[in-house]
Amino acid sequence: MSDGRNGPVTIHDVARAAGVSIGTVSKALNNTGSLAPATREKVLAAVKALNFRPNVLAKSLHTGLSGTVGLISNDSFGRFTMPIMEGLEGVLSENGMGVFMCNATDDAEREKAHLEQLLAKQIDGIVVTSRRADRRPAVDLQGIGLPVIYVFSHSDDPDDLTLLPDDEGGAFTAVSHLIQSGRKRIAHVTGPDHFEAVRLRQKGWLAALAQAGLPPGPILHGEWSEAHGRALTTELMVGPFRPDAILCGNDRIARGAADALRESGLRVPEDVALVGFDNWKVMVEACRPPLTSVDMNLRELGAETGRRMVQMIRGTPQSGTIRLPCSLVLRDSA
Amino acid sequence: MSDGRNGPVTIHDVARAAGVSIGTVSKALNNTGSLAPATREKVLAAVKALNFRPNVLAKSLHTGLSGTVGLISNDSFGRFTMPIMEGLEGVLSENGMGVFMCNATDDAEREKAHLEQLLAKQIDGIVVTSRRADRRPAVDLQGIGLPVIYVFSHSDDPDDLTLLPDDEGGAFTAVSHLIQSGRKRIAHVTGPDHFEAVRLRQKGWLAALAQAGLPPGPILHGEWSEAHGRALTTELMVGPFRPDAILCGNDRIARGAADALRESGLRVPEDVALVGFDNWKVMVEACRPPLTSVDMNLRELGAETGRRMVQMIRGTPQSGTIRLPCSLVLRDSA
DNA sequence: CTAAGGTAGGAAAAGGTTTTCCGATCGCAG
DNA sequence: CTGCGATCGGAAAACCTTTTCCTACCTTAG
Repeated sequence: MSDGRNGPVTIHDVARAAGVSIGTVSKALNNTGSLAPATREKVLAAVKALNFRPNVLAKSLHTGLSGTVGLISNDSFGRFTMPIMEGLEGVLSENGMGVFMCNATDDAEREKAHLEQLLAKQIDGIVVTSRRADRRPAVDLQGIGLPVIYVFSHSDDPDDLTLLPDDEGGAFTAVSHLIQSGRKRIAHVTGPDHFEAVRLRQKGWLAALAQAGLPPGPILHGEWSEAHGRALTTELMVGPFRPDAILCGNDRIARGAADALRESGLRVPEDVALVGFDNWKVMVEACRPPLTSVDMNLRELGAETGRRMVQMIRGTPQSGTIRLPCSLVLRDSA
Repeated sequence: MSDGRNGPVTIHDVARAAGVSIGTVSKALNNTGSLAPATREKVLAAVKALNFRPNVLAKSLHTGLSGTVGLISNDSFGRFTMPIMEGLEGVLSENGMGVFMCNATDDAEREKAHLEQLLAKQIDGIVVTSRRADRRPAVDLQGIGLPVIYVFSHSDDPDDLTLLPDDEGGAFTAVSHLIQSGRKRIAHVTGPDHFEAVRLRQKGWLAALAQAGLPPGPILHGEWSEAHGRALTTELMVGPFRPDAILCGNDRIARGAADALRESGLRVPEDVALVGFDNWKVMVEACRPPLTSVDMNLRELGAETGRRMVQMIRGTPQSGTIRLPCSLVLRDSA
């Protein structure tokens, strides 16, 4: 239903159709200035008839704001980035803004190239996300004052804003739940301890035990895989400490643990209770029994990132490290 | 290292610094027109000194091309969308273009809103992706001639360009491999047959069997889950047809099958060989034994989408349905 | 030495929108 | 009936870049 001729319909076409000037059309569209109701309606009718859509580029050129945020992922759009993106995109699109995707894959060269592209595209802000092994150098903005948020990723500059799940709190909640349901001997099987998250979850585990006056069980580190979950759990069960519950560093380890326990004749949760971490749907549901797990609420983390980004773009600077709560999702394993 | 004052540095600042006109700066930057080498260098030096970055918005306003493609996902950035995005983004960013992410979640209302936003942002093309249960109505472009590609998703308009993995060929390859390794009684445990992919994979399975003169085994449909993989496999094994191999509709079903077989005392692959579909890393690796699986090469599918999108934007129209080959990744289960 | 041709670089328009500023018209009051 | 004020709407600049066209200068050849 475009007019069918000579390319895109512009504000000039609308002005001509409505018999007014382009300034008037602009005012009618944006509800600015003072216009007679009749004029406004006349313009809006023409807008509708011509199916006019204001060119955002032209507007951006004028306002200096493009309504676009760049998302630089170092996770190759992996499992953790997805829900974050989803939350972020949801909030931003509600505010009429969009998200530009870039995949840097931990390659500093690529990241720099993407950054150049984003800056040239006049983005209003940058969100950096990653696999979160450790703190990363701050993005080099070359002195351009642009809002940046690190989410599920940690800048080494304390003046930056960083958003993370509360790993420690999540582990604390999980272990407290185990204690409340009567468990007294709680071990921890988890990932490599060069992950900050691993150290924090360990801290939460210890804190909950200490609060209840229970002795800390053993902690075993391995890779984030089911195979290691099985192996470490088997190792744990033949040791002197006979756990009646295991806090697992992630769902894959937990699932490996569940398999190992079942195959060695132990029942979950009767003999040993199990809590995972990530609440990854396919894992927790496929686990036998379905796995109780800590959800990092990544979607909400992304949404919060979006809200704060909007605020920053509107002029409220923010900094510091903020941790958002995790929640425990109960199923059958604990 | 921006000049520190009065906002972003523009082409005017560069012109002033180099002592030339803005037109000359533009020519130096784009290698157009005729300029004395000395002048060109003088300008480039000023560009560097001021850290000037041309405003893409202004350029786009002039050329009518924004260098941006919109990606509308109905998969909530799910597991299948990710690698496609990755391939797409890789190719486009090599061509200096960017990807705008939109999550429509199969909500026609949201999709329309996103489409409006994208059109207003003057995108040069649209990529639509989804969970691919069935053909979907073509995106309503309201007569605006804009390149559209449906990938892992199927438009109901044959004049649109649709890119899909060759499900039939993938299944054919998998079954042929089973036959070549001596299997003669090959069953098929798969997902709900309202998926086009399910019907196509079934076709490939039958074709490979027919080519080898083998009788078709039973086909069992269920949900795409491990639990159904286990249940259907158990059901299959107590039936009259004693399969020595199973083609599974996806990796989750295959993993369920592997568990069911192992737990009923059968060995994989010695007694029953297993092939999955999707080659989903966490599944195939966690499977015991590691799963041989058909890879849909989604990353390459995304890359091809990017290449064709670039061609379309440059003026070469394309249409029809194109299926890209799958490949069989051998591990221990077959 | 003069004229012609070629080349370097500048001026200005175009691209679509917002916004400011100003003029004109209408109505009402004196 | 005249004048003032308020309100409506138009003209034009600004945002930043590209590109076309043109001028001026230099070189070379006659």
